[in-house]
Amino acid sequence: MKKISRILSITPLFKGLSEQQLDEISAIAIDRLYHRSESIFMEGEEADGFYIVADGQVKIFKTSLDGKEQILHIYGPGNPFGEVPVFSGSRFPANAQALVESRILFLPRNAFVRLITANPSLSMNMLGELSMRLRQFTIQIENLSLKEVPSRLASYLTYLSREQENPDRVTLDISKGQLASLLGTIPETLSRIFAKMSAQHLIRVDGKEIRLLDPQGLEDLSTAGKLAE
Amino acid sequence: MKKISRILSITPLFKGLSEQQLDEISAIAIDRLYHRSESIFMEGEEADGFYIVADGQVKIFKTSLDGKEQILHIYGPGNPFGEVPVFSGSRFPANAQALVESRILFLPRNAFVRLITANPSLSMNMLGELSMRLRQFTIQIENLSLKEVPSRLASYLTYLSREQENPDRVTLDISKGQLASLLGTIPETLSRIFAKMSAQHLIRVDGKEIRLLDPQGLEDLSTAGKLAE
DNA sequence: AATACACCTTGACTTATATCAAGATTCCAA
DNA sequence: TTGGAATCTTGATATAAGTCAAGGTGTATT
Repeated sequence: MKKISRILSITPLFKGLSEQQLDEISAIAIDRLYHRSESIFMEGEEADGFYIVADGQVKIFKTSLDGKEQILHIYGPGNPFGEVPVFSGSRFPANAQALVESRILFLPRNAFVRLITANPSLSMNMLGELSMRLRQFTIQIENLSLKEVPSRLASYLTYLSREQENPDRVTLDISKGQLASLLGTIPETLSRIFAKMSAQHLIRVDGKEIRLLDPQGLEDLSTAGKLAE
Repeated sequence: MKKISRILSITPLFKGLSEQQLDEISAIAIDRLYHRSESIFMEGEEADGFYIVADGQVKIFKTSLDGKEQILHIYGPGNPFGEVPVFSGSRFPANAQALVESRILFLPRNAFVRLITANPSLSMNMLGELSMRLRQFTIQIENLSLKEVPSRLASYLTYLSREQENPDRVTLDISKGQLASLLGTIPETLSRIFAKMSAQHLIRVDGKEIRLLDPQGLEDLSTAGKLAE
């Protein structure tokens, strides 16, 4: 079991903090284990702190009354989440749930605000973090409203391929059902589009392994085009 | 013509700053007029500062290759915009355009970063501002992906009615075409839905004046239901 | 007052995607 | 290894919303 200060030290949010400051945070951080599909917090709940993924995978999502869910983010080790209510109001704007067995640190609000007030470099880190998220949301809204599902999928595959530094092969890190929700659609539709893209030799799907047969074609599809019949 | 420091003093972002600090910002702020539908910045442009609406109305939006636009925000007096690249990278993630003749202040990046570093209360204000936006985006994504257009419109009308503090009458502050884009649809669709909602005595539309005949019905529609035929 | 232009509305049609339903496959635990 | 439950796929159908096209309304401007 890694020590808390070790985890904090590799979190970008805390880059540039002194040993002593990290120890100070470690002292107030609460360490918890969540099992697969356990809820971490729910929309509307009173929030008095935020979280950092130490190990595992967490999804942040919204649900409609009839149970359809839209995933907003998937977070892994080092990613903070639930910080919004620390600075604006006291309630979580969405739900969080562990996707796999996960170790999560909880940082109480007051202690953190004290720290950020005293430490300009930490507040700049935090501003950078929030700005990055705004940027990602901007992209997600563009995707949801301006593009059709095949384009969104193509965007995602292209993004993953960059992320995994492999131009012609990609490994899905979440289930296809979860991917559907992340792309703002349902499993049936995603499945059909996988089939169509395979038929056109854009990709080849083998479980969670996806071969990108035509990276350029995917790129084109993601910015402009429609998928031919 | 109002003095710059006057405008800054009513901007929530600068709440709690001393006279002297406000003067310091005023000194570096650049004052500009934009006429109706003039572009302020474009997606991908190099950014070395951010803006504050002194007077008028600005839209922030994304455009697809075929010209369809999705409005992300509409901002009025006192609202800052374009701050994301100040803290994360140097390029604007979307476009900004004046909707009407507008007076806009430009705050250069370096001077602002210096100020924020020196001033914990300003950095807390800024963190609050960015968190508010993340919250709004969360709602917008939920709307776009989980709800149909009638529900989104009902949400918007309910929101406007709260905003304007009038439970049964609302005045649109933007054109219906722009509203369509804000709701992630097109003018034709919006028009039909206005007609349908009128036929069901939920609302009565007279130009930009909208009478809310059944506020509760609108509220229900916005959270759950479908619009009957 | 007349003209022009932007904005809005309505109609007929098409299309992407959701829904419902039934099988197939994969995965895991007993 | 086998049974059972998720997960994924495929098909038939329904529907919300987009597209294309035409006409209407309002408003600003000379």
